[in-house]
Amino acid sequence: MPQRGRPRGFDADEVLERALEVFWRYGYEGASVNDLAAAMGINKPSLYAAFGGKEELFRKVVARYADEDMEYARRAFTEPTAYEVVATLLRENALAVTRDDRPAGCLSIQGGTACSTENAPVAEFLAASRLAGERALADRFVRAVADGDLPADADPAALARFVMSVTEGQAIHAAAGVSREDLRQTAEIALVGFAAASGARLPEHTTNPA
Amino acid sequence: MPQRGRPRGFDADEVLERALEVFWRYGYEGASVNDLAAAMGINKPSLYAAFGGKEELFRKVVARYADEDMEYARRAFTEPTAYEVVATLLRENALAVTRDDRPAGCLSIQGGTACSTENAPVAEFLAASRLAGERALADRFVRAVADGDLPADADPAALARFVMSVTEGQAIHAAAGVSREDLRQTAEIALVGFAAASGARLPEHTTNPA
DNA sequence: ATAATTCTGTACCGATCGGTACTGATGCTG
DNA sequence: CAGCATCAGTACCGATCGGTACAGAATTAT
Repeated sequence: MPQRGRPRGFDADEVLERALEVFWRYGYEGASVNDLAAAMGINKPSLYAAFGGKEELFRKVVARYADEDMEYARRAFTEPTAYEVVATLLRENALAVTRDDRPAGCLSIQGGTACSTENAPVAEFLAASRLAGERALADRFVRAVADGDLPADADPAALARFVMSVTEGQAIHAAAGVSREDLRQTAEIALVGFAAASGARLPEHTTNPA
Repeated sequence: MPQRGRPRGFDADEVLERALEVFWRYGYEGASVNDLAAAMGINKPSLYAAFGGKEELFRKVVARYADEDMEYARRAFTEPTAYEVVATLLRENALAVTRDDRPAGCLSIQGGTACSTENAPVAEFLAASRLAGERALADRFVRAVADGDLPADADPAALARFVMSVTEGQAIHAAAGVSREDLRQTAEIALVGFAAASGARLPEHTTNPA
């Protein structure tokens, strides 16, 4: 028996997408439940019935964000060398924080870096998510050391911290209105810096044959 | 006639300092006027009489913050070369965002990167302040090009953007609980990166004479 | 049909938001 | 001392906050 009673009049995924945009633009505390329900095109009781409450809704939104908007990061990790991982990460991040179908910046930061006491768990949750991403990057660098495209004395955690710091700075800049081209420039500078500071093996200059 | 009527029972500078801490820790929207007045040790009507309102209070707090907590940045600008300016800036920033007599991070970011519609001016004001600092750094780099400690083809604006991005990343990291030592590591990596990407003239290795 | 179930929509809850009217207390000036 | 100016403190304002009670509508199961 697949369903009993009146079926809901909206698609949960679709309205989550609307909520994502509102949280992203206004932050967790800056987005009121009324705002959210209005943007989602549903009534508040439907919101509470379907998603549980403001914080639960936000966590579902963040999960969706991680699945979709952060896919580029997981893709970057599959690049063959540390240098290329970082290059992809920084360049794709410059694009991700300046998409014209999304608010500027990234949800993880716009969502809220500081919150009132009662919402402190939200800020902590976001911070923990970012640090988890950083740990994943550090793990990727550990493999890079094993692969030999990072020197044996490289510090994976420190390098990951540096790269993530730059992506966070890009996000802050984007939210301040800095252009995609300017962020791309930051990515290139940081990439040269990463190569120099890490001693990463650079991709071979495939000077066009023939 | 220096003063008429009842003198106020608090020191404006002193209570501003308390307000600074509250805004810093909870963000603009996360700090309620009740919280602020309580932390300042005054009543709400006194707050409004002395400072005008929540937003005006915040702007006065930010001005105080710029005067005191950002003094290290102005000091960094007086270093003789671009490399040393950046070295001081990044290292001092690692300290500034992890002071144990201050909330973690920096007010400019913790204050609010995203706000509800009605408080959007606050986020814009903070973003503009950060970009003004970046412009000042770019100007310092222009002078560095003239001084010859940055190459003639260096891009001052792009380099300044990179450096500020790292400091913002440091602030975000600090707010997430990352340690001072780890941020110092980020500073050193970014500094090596800056030197490599900019072609900055390095300070002479003053190998101890005698 | 009728009961059971689940959603929608209105209308509301107490609490808190930023902000203020007003009464008294406290000072300086004549 | 009288009179005035300013501050402190209580008590309150309308609006909005996150969250919900309840009644009616829509669907499946019997």
